[in-house]
Amino acid sequence: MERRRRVRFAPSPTGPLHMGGVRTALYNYLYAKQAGGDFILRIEDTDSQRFVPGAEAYIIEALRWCGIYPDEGVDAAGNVVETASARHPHAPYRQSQRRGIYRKYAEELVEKGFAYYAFDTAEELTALRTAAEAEKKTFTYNWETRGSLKNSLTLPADEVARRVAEETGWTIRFKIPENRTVAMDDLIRGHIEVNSNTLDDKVLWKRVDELPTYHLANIVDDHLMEITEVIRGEEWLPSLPLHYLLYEAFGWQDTQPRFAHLSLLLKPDGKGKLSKRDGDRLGFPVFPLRWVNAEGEVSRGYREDGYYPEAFVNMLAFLGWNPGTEQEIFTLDELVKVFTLERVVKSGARFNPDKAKWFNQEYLRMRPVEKLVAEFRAAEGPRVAAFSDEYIGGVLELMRERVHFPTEFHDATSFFFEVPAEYDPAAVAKFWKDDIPAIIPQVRDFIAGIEPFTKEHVGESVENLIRENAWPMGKVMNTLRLFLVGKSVGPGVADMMAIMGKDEVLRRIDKGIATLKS
RNA sequence: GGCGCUAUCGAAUAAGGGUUUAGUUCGCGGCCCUCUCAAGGCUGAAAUCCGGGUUCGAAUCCCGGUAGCGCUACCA
Repeated sequence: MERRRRVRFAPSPTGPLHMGGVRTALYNYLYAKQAGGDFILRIEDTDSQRFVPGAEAYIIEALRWCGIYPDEGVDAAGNVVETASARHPHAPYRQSQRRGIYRKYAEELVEKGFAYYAFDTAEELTALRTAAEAEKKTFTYNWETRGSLKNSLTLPADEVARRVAEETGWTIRFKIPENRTVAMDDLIRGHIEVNSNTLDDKVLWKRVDELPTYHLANIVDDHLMEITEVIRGEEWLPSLPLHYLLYEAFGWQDTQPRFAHLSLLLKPDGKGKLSKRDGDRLGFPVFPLRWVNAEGEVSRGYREDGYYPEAFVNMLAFLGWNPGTEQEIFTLDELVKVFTLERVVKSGARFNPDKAKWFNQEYLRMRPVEKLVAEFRAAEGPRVAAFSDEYIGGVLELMRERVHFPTEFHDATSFFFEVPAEYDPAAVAKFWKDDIPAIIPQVRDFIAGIEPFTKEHVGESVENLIRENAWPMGKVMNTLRLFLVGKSVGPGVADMMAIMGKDEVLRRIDKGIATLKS
């Protein structure tokens, strides 16, 4: 029987989740949901040195904002499940709470001869590295050098026993076999082969915090949690041979997960991967949510910048994947239906902020007006409380074509809620001259007689009036806009008049005439 | 330096040996619409990294070079 598909997203709480991390989580989620399987969130906090308070909560909140809810690892409130239960037999999901289970696996490897205790101090190794560097070489702890270093392979048995019994001062390293071709398969990249001689004896158990390294904890947890596919970033590809060898050493090959390595997200310009700095420099968010670090440094977030989570997710899905059709707008559920690892692109994806804005604009346009109104009211508070839903809806409907983000509504629609306090001097100079001061009062009186005051009828009537009198269409219309908006840019004059209503329009025109006369 | 991955318009990508004068979207330019700004319609410029090979035929398969990226920690 085919195993139930189970994938995991396993971030390290060393800071806010980067949008590249969100993409990895998204692809894992899409894969799991399409297969009717489980998406697991596991917190890999085995790096006690780099742990950042709040990072875990940030990760969970970011995923929730995106609509990505783990089947395991987090409860309904967004907390990491800490104890095993019928529903979560694989708990806990935080590696720091699983520390008790890794030691025996590390020791098992030593007993079987696949790993060994190493007693070299960090200082000794650093010295070796700098010495090698001076000769333009790289020091590697491997089959060539381990015979002359301090470890359980070289030291007498009784001394090894004594040192290990002391409980501190040792690490466990994996003994990479000599001259073996490690043959691997990647769901995205295909077949890969590497000679084991190019690998080094990676530390599996750390002395400093008495915790397993990523490599050990990861393999053990993936095995214990019955993970079927590992979808992770490209930065892990170089350690894939080690992971294969680890599964082999444990004898877990039959249930070994399949691997898929995702390419990195690259910065919009220049070279290298997308970093926090690029966002600051080019003016776009790199993180899903706003983040303030310990130094008080603020990193903007997509959420706070006015992106809809649906647009953010849609944009992210298309960074390194495409459905093979020309459809670009997909909801999360639609993505679940069409996503395949086969269509994930192998090369790095350069992030394009313009395209991200475009996606948001598309979602803004599709959004039901009622939602727009409710959200606008929530954001504006008392300033717009006196206006009806119908009025606000009309305003937003008219303005949504001209903005990319709902956050832009505040400035873009202000004149609908407040009478212009001043008129753009450049526009005044351009339009308020020649016959215009004489014409506008006539137009004003004409408008006062228009009935019904609908967009179509108002537009047609005013245009006819101007044509019949052979007045300059542009100047008259722009002057009306100037009185309505305060500026010479904005929506169609008839559109605005219909929304504002006759009384308000006349008030504004009268005010304009009175102001400019003096 | 070593090892690995990757390589199509400015960006994201399509084309799975012939359907290709290499398509689409974003961006950029032009035109139309027009009372301004948008939006929309039409349209233009713009790419297969280089060199070999395989083949009747290569963007596509193979080899080499180059470039970019990643890894090369008791970080993940």
